[in-house]
Amino acid sequence: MQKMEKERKLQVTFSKRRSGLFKKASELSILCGVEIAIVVFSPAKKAFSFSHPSVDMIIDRYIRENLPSSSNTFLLMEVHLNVQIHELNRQPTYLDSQLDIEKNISDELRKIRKEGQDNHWWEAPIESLGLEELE
Amino acid sequence: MQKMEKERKLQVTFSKRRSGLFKKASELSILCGVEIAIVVFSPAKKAFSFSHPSVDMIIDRYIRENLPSSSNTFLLMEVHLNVQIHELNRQPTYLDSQLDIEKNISDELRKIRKEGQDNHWWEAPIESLGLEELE
DNA sequence: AACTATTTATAAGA
DNA sequence: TTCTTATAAATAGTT
Repeated sequence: MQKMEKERKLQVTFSKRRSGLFKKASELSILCGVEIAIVVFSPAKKAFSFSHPSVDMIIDRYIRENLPSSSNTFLLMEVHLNVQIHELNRQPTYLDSQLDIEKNISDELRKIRKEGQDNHWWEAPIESLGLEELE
Repeated sequence: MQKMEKERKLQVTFSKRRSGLFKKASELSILCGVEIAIVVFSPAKKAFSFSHPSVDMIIDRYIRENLPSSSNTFLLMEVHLNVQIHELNRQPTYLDSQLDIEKNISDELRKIRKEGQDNHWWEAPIESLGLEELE
């Protein structure tokens, strides 16, 4: 199997196979009740995505579960916080779940601040590059 | 189409369809020469992924191209920086590309700092929740 | 966008 | 988990 060379044919194939792929992903998600995200960039560089529930939620979960102890933890947890905050703003008026999310967020904030102090992460992205002289 | 109920059958179906889906994604990527990432959580909550080139690179590109002007820009750009830094560390010794990446990183840092000052983003995630009293 | 010959995926059973 | 196979679905080429 190789990359197709004829531009016109390639675009049609991409379009057909992308919809086939997204259909399969939808079936997998429904049939098995699982969360999934697909992001694909077309030959014309446009981003297409399929996801359940949302690409952001999947990215957030993926980041939390796959990179919890790296030196990037602070930044990744910040992204996680943002998703939760966004979720909070998106909620109608279900007070209980809002309180749950706020509870989670305050817990996360405490952890981030504690770990930031313990490990001096706050400056890490800059210092690790030796770029201090740039400012 | 509905969620399958029998646990055993569901696991088998998930496994078969996941591999089918990843195969289709691989074919799409090769045939059309495009970048793609799939992240899916199994019924047992385990994360599986397929991607070309890497999930992190796709997330980075997706974030950069889809959310450039949201209030989360600072945090997302930090993730972007992290991917570039990681890429820098991963490089063998191709000096030219290292210099390119460092150039990009310093440009990004300047933008982030400028925008952070202009828009007061640094405190936003905390203040927007009214959680100041927690510390 | 629609048709169809062919290839591929998959559910069920072993 | 892997293999088999009957059936269903995807898709390349064409109009």
